[in-house]
Amino acid sequence: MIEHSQNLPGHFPQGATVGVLTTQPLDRILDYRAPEGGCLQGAFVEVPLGPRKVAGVVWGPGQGDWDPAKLRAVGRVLDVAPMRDEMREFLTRAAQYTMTPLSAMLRLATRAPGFGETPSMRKIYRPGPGTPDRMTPARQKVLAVLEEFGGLSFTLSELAEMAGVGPSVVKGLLPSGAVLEQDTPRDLPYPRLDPALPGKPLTEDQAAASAAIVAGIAQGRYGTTLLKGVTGSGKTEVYLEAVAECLRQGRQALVLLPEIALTAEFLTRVQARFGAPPAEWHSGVTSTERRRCWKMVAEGGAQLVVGARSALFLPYRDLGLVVVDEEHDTSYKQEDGVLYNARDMAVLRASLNDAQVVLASATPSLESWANAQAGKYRRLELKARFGTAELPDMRAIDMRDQSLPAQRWISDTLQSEMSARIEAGEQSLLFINRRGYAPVTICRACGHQVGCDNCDARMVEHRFLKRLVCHQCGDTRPVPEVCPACEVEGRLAAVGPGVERLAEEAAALFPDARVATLSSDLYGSARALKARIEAIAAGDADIVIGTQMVAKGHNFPLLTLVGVIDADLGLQGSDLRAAERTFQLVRQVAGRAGRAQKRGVAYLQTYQPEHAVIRAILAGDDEGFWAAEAEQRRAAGVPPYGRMAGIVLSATDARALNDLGLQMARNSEPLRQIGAQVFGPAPAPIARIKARHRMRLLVKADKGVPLQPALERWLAQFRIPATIRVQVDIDPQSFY
DNA sequence: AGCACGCCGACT
DNA sequence: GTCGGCGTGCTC
Repeated sequence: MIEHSQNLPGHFPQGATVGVLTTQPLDRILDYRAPEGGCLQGAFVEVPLGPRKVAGVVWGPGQGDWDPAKLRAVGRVLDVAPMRDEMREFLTRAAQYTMTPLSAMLRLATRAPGFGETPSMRKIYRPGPGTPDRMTPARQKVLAVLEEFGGLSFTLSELAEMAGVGPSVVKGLLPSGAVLEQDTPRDLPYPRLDPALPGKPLTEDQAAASAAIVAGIAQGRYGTTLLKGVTGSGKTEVYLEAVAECLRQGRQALVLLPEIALTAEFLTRVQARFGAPPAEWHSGVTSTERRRCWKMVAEGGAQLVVGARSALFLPYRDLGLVVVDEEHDTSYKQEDGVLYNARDMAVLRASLNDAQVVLASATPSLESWANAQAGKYRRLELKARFGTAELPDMRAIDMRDQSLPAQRWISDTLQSEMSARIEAGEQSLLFINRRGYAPVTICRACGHQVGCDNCDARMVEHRFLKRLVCHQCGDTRPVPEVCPACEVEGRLAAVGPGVERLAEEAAALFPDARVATLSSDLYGSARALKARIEAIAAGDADIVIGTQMVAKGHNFPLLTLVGVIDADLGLQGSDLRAAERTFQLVRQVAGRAGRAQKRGVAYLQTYQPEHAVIRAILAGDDEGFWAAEAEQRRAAGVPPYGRMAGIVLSATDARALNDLGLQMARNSEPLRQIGAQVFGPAPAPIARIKARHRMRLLVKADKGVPLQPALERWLAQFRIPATIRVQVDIDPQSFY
């Protein structure tokens, strides 16, 4: 009864027991019977589970440890290409590394609504050879539109609207054959990109850098390149040449960007270089378009994807290159159903696909810098800035010498520099990494600081919204008149600066200047924000006040002065990455200045100008900074020279939480066996989120020890009640 | 994740 | 007496 076709490797004949991984959070593979016609390993299927039907993937042969009488059959095989072996391997390895259930990884990989449905058809209309029996003005208009856009076809509503007629006019042209109606699949391939179109002329070191990466792609092997270059040095041009080579090889490429706001500009660059825009994948893409993207990536109808970190989990047919732009950006490590670092997962995925990785940054993460030092990554550096502009002058303003009155944050030095810029018709940027108006609201009567009821965080006043906002849980409330603690009226005061307050100060100092505030929460949509940024870049402001987001790759050609209001933010505290963060941020903001012809100046307002980080920035000494920082981390045995994991326990019951935390700390034998230490339990950095208490334990181990298996054994010892949630964070970004 | 089962307070 | 709270457990 076994037929030839069923002898293919990876094919399970009808009735065979197969293991199916579902998207349900079961953390275990379930046995089913292969359906009529059998199924392939990796096939996307729909299986019955209890009273429901759920999506899953045929992961391999069944375990056979389930009562055969209770086995149910796979419902149907979905109409998509089976998951490739390397994708299953990627999900498995990523699940092991991040210590998340495989089903959660599968959910990441199937985030396209209706991906398994048979593609529905839609009707399109195009010009035909016939002539209408009778010509009317309305019919004339329809035919004129079709003639004007000869090669294109339209949906009924598109065509009717463009011709300015009703849909019935178009329908009326069908019988004569003047207009043809055709069925086409809804999910169409993306327009072909042409790598043969000429790119921008490259400078000598751009050409050298791109040649090295192109050679790696031509070999079709795995390799990671750290592409370091200051803002404006042409990193994008360089990696677009790598994309071009990848396309020539007939393989797919992926470009990851840390922020949706950056995609629009990138789309334009791709269009200019390859003659058509790439496929887009991020949270702002419609569900129809997501499905199209998912399917076309699987079928090869998408050559280049630009997107957010979750684009790593698309079903590429043949991925040859992954670019991680702004690789140091902390938003690559996030909770997304699964807590993973997209930069690390990009390297894992590429290594399983024999693909190249390009990590691009002006200020690489210490991890990547260390990997390059260790010879694991190739390192390429772009030194010359594109055009004539150079790096800005960087100067410190010693705030101890500036007798600044209370509630003022712009020093006299900075103020006079700003005046000069306004007179010269140039732009100034003030950078402060605090959203809102004031970070703290304090009662001058009793000293109470207004905090969030749900969380542990202080409420931040947003004058623009006329509310207090919790930046942790997003809860808001009106600004109170009366102190919530002592009930005294009218003594609540805003303390400290946020962007909104800085904008107010700037407006007061320069009443005639146009002040623009750029903060992510002031704009309803990414589109509105982008429009504002473009207007500002075109000269529609004299003073720009911004948070972290201005540090993310936007071009302001008229900008010649950057003032960092508080360069010390992040230097204090015990966060091990604080110095690195400050260095990257300040470097990047300073990189805004003087992109065009004029050389810019960056001022850092600081109370500790002698601090190593500030000095390294002022001296422009990147290598000195990284070497010193690396030495400190090595001495402390922390990442990247040691391994860490955070375990966050959360529950509404604080007592049970504390008990479990203590129990876990006391019974750490499996961790001690690999020489790891446990710290805590301590209140988590955010000790309360939405009425859930949070405790954190930290595990520290030597580099190279099998940390995850030891953590598994350790955690398996405890019976964890369903009311307590345990979240493991491998390689936590911040730990204090 | 859903959805059922199951054991304790305020309603017809 | 029952409706319904959501704690616990199961799904091949």
